Amino acid sequence: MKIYNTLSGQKEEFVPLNPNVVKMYVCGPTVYNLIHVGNARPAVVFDAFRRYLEYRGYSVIYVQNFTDVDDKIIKVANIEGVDPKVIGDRYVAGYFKDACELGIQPATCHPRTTNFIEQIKEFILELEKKHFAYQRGSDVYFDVSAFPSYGTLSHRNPSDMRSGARVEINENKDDPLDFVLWKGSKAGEPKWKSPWGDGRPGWHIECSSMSKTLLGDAFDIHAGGNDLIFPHHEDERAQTEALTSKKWVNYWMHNGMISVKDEKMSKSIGNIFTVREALKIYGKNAIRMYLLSKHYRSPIEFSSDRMEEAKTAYSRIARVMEEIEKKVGKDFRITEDEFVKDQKAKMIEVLDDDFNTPQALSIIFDLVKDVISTGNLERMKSVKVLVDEWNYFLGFDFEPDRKNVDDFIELELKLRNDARMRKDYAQSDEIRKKLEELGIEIMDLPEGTRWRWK
RNA sequence: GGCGACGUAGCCAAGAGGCCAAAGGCGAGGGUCUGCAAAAUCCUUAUUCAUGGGUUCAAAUCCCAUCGUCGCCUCCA
Repeated sequence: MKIYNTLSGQKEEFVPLNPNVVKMYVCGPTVYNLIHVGNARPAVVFDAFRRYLEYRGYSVIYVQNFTDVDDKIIKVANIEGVDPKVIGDRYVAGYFKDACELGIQPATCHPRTTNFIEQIKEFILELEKKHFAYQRGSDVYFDVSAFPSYGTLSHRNPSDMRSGARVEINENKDDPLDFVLWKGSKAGEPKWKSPWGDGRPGWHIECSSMSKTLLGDAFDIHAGGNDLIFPHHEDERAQTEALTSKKWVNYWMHNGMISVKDEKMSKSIGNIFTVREALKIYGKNAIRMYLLSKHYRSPIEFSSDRMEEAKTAYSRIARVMEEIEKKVGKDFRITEDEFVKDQKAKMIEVLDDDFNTPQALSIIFDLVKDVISTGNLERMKSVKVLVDEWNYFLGFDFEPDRKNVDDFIELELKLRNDARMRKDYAQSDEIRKKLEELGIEIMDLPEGTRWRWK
C-alpha cells in the first residue's frame, strides 16, 4: 500500500511499526460550534481510510481528540455567561450526533484537553529540563532555534519565515517563530495551577501530549486538514521530537480544503454550511458520495449543484442494489470465482494507491452498469456481495430510504377512513389487514385514528 | 514577498512516460417502453489534456517559461 506522506512530499510504501497494528491520530474539532462540511471531510475520509486498513487486515488504534480549551470557546462561554465546560460539553455532544449520522465510527479514544492537563504540564517540564523551553512571566515558549529540523514537515526554512513580514512580533518571545506551550491566565479564563503560575495549555501541546500518552513515542499515521501543516503540525512535531529524540510520526496525511465560490469554507470567513443542515437537505449518502468522489488531497468545491449531483450518483448505485435484492433475495452464497477475485484485486489496487476513492467508485459504477445490461442473476449475486463487502469502508446505506413512510401511512389511513365514511367496511378492513401484514397496528380512537409499529 | 498545490469534455472527476483517437459520474440529445406523465433502459456526447517552447523512438503524464486559480505563511479541518 502506498500513502502520500507530507513529510517527504511523495507517495511511500506503507510499512507500519508493528506489522499487524496501525496507530493513527487525527486532529479533531475545537468544540465551540457545530461542525461544518469542511470539518466533516477529514472525519469522513480518515474514518473511511481507517476502515479500509481494517479491511486489509490491520487492527487500527484510532485516536481523535477534542480541543476543549481554547480562546474561541472562552469567548462563546463569556457571551452566554456560562462556564467554558458547558460549551465544550455541548459541542462534543453535537459532534457525536453529527458524526454518527454521517456514518463515522467512533474512534478508539476521544481524548479531551481538559483531561490531559497533568500530562501536558509534565511534557512542558521535560522540555524545560532539556532546554527546549523558556519561561517569560507565566508564559512558557518553545525555543525553535534549539530544534534544528524545524520546518521540515511544512517544507519551509525558518530564516525565510523570520524575514516574512507576516510573522507577528511578540515582545515576550525570543524569536517570532517560538510558540507558546503554556499561557498565563487572564481574568475570566479557565486556569490550572502549574509551576509557572496559574494558566492553561497552548494549542499545539495537547496533541503531542495525548498522542504520546495514548499511542506512545512513535506511531504510524498523523492526519488532519492541510491548513494544519503549518504551524500546528510543525510545532507538534518539533516539541515531541525535541522531547523524545525519536522520530514521532512515520506518515503524515493531509486532506484538501473545501471551498465555497473559490474561497475556503471556514468559520472565520463565515461561509460555512453545517453538517446538520447538509444532512437535513442532502442526507448522509449524498455527503459521503460528495466527499469520496474526489481524491482526499485535492481541494473540492461545495455547492448545492455538486451535492445534488452526488445524491443522484449515489442513488444510481442504491437503486441497482435494491433491484438486485428484489431479484435474488438476501440469503444466498456465492462461490468466489475468477470474476469476484478480479474485482476485489482491482479495488485493492486502486485504494492501495493513496486511497484513490474516485477510482474505487468508478469500479462500482462499472459493475452496476454491467449488471443492468446483462441481467445475469449469478452476476447480480456477485456484485451484491462485492459492494456490500466494500461498503464496510465506503459506509453508504443501501437500505431503501424510508423517511417518507409516515406520509405514506397517513395516505393509507385517509383512504381507509374515507371507506369507513362510505360504510365500505370490506374496503376499510382490507386496508387494515394489509397494513397489519406490514407490521403496522391501527387504533381507532375517539380523537382520530392512530398507528404504530407492532 | 516566501513556500506549496492545481489547470483534463457543458459541469464534476480519474489517469502521472507507450495498454489513452483519455475511466467513471452529472447534464444534454436521440431511440425503446408507455393512456398521459414519470421512472427505467439503450445509444451518442474530448483526434484531445491552460498556453508556448524543450527532452524522448514515444508526453495529458518529464523539464523550462508564461497565464490563471487556490491554499499556507495569523485562528482554521
